Amino acid sequence: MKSPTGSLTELEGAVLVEVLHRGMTTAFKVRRAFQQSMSSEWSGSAGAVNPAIRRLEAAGLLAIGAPEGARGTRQLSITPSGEARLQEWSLDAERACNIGIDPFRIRAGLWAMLPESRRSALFDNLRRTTEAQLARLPTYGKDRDATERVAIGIVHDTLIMRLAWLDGFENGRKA
Amino acid sequence: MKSPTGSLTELEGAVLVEVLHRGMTTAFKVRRAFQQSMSSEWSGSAGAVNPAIRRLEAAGLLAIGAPEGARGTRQLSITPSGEARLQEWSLDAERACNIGIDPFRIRAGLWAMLPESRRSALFDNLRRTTEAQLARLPTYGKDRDATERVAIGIVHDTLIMRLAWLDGFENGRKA
DNA sequence: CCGAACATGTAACCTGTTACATGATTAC
DNA sequence: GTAATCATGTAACAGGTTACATGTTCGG
Repeated sequence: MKSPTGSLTELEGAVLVEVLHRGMTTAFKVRRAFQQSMSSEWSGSAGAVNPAIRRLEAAGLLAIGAPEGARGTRQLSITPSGEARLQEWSLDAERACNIGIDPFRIRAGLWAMLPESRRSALFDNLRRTTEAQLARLPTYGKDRDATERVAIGIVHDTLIMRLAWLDGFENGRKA
Repeated sequence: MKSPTGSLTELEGAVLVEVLHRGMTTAFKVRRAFQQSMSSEWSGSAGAVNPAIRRLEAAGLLAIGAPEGARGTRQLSITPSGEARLQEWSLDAERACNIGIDPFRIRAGLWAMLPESRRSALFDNLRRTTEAQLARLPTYGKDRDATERVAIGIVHDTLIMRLAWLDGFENGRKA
């Protein structure tokens, strides 16, 4: 269990964002936020989030309150040092501009090799799946504040881009 | 070292794509392709690629030739079974439509909280970084064939989307 | 001849996943 | 009361990273 003396992992950053954002939360709520997140980047498993929280505490970036109530709930809050580190993390343009792991893109080359009939069936399927995700967005963003909706907006843009790509491909753009 | 009886990991899929695509390659070339890839998804480290290749061979999806020449180069080729598995992997709409880990999106919420002056400085920086990536694309795609350029096209679209988002944000769209 | 690129491989480590164990509270 | 939700935690595992170790070939 190394304390994050180097730069924060994406999960650690996301945890700090969540805590900063909520002001006060619990480990459970952070996990649930990841579980319910539109993107299935992380499972929000206790086995990932709890160790990450302990690492952040060990590095002095997160304060963990004493267990309260019968459930032993522990309040999390970000420390000034944590805020500073988070900002530094967020301002790293090199990292922020990385093209992440995109399952859609990785597979797209293979789709292009499919015979027309199979491809158009698949593309219909992909369109339906994407539109279902789009339809979920308003509900999902409902009780989030403006800051969180910024990220949701990018998810929205990404889904729209995928739909446009699917349409554009079939209209022979391809290049 | 489990053989991939379950579904392929993204890396395993990407390795098979690379081998299918090149017809014949070596582990070294696969690694280099990942290292040079526009997206820094994977480091292309020997410690990841070699075990993945062995897993794929153990599962009968990849054939590894005997060491040839003084360098002991081993030719890789995809088996019919591997092609079938790869297709199955690529047609999984649920997985393909996942919103991946996007460092840009994860940070965007924080950027929105920055004071105007700091934000506009950062956004300039992000624009420059993104435009530099865009500028690299033609060179990068030069000696790739049409199929590979499909994925490059999506990288292109993603970068354009980010630029549009940066501009749109500063023009007060924000929602 | 030396350094860069080609080529493979292993060991130690970090981090995330699944799957479980435990218990309290709330809603029906 | 019992099922769902809240709340925390650990153990075993899988997969990727860094960092090495080893040797070949080619260009200057």
